[in-house]
Amino acid sequence: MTVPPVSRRDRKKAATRQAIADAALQLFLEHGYDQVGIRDIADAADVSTATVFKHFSGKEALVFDQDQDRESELIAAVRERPCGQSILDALRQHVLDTWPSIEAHPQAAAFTNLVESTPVLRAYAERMWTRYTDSLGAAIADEVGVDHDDLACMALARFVLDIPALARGRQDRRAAVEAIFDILTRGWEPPSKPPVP
Amino acid sequence: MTVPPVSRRDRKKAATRQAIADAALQLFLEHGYDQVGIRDIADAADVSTATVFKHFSGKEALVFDQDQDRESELIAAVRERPCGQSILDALRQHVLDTWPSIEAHPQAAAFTNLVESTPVLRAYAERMWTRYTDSLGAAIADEVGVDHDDLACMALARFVLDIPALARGRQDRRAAVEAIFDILTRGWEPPSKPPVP
DNA sequence: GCCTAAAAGTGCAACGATTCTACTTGGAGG
DNA sequence: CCTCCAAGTAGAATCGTTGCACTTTTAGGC
Repeated sequence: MTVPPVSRRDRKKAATRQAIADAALQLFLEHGYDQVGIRDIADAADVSTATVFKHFSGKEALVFDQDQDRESELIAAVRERPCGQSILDALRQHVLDTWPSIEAHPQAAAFTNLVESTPVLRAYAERMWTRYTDSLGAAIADEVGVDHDDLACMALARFVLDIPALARGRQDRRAAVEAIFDILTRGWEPPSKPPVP
Repeated sequence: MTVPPVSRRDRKKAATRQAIADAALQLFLEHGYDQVGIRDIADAADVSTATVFKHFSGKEALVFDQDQDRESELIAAVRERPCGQSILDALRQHVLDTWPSIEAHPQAAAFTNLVESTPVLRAYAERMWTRYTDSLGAAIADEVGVDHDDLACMALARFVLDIPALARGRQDRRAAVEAIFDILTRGWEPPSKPPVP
């Protein structure tokens, strides 16, 4: 995926970054996000607090170390979809294939739990997704052949990126994802009332 | 709209709150959000910093003093829509009537500019909107007669609340709002390419 | 009218995240 | 081998935010 760093210098830099991220994640999982200070992390990784901020933009970013891969995958799903497939179907397919399986991974359960139970992290995660709106929207626009900032394409991107937040906590995530894509495909209509006994 | 406070105590409390909000807004507009500290605001309002936080949950909240009225209006628009009108139409109507006119107000221009040009405030504003998802979704669900956490209703609420973020910066906001509601009503389809000369 | 408990406000110290400054170090490349 | 730059460091400073112990105000029962 990402090419390994070339020079020794770059390797060391990457190693430091990794050490920090690892230390942070372990401490967070063990004691909770709010209970761990930047100093604790710096000490555990054996660096100074200043170094932590040289590598990460802030405390929250320590938790979401490599989640930008998801963005590229999303865009690739649109760009390299099998020919004849609609953009909406490609997105539906990709979301169904990728997102629930990630959450199902047992190791990820603790991580997910950490994020869900920490308001600051939930907020950060949401912003992270919506920050992808521009690039996903541009990719869609490209495929369709319109301006990069086309409103309809931006809207679709935004709505698709809302899905994780909407599907969160549902018993059947796949069904939820399908239902939302149905809305996006055919338009919204009042859901049918449950039968009255 | 909001009933005036009854007791002297409540009146004084409201006055203090207002003094703080006013001082904050003026200073922010004058010097920029990041250039003004909580202590500056407290001094200008002639209160202690602790008092500021007794009235507002944080620095960002000082900027969005009374924006929760918008939430109630939104929900009222759904609940008290003329009979026979669909929920989607009621929302479209309300958004068209309310939101662009607010932004058009000349005094609001500086305010809008302040928010747009300060990343922290943009992020906060977005969170604020999406925080209404639950209540708006519940209102819609009520009208339709399904569970309060019905997925389709939540999704619609969320999408509608995305509109300000999507329409931001468009030349013709009304058209943008219409276009987005068309997507929500009839489903998304690839926008037509502009004619090639 | 008087008393009292609760609410509102105060002043200040403390805490944690983040940033700044001046300084050291180690590897890359001539 | 030498030099330069990026990476790292220590430590102080800033700023939002909270906690604490204390004073003032006032609503409401006596």
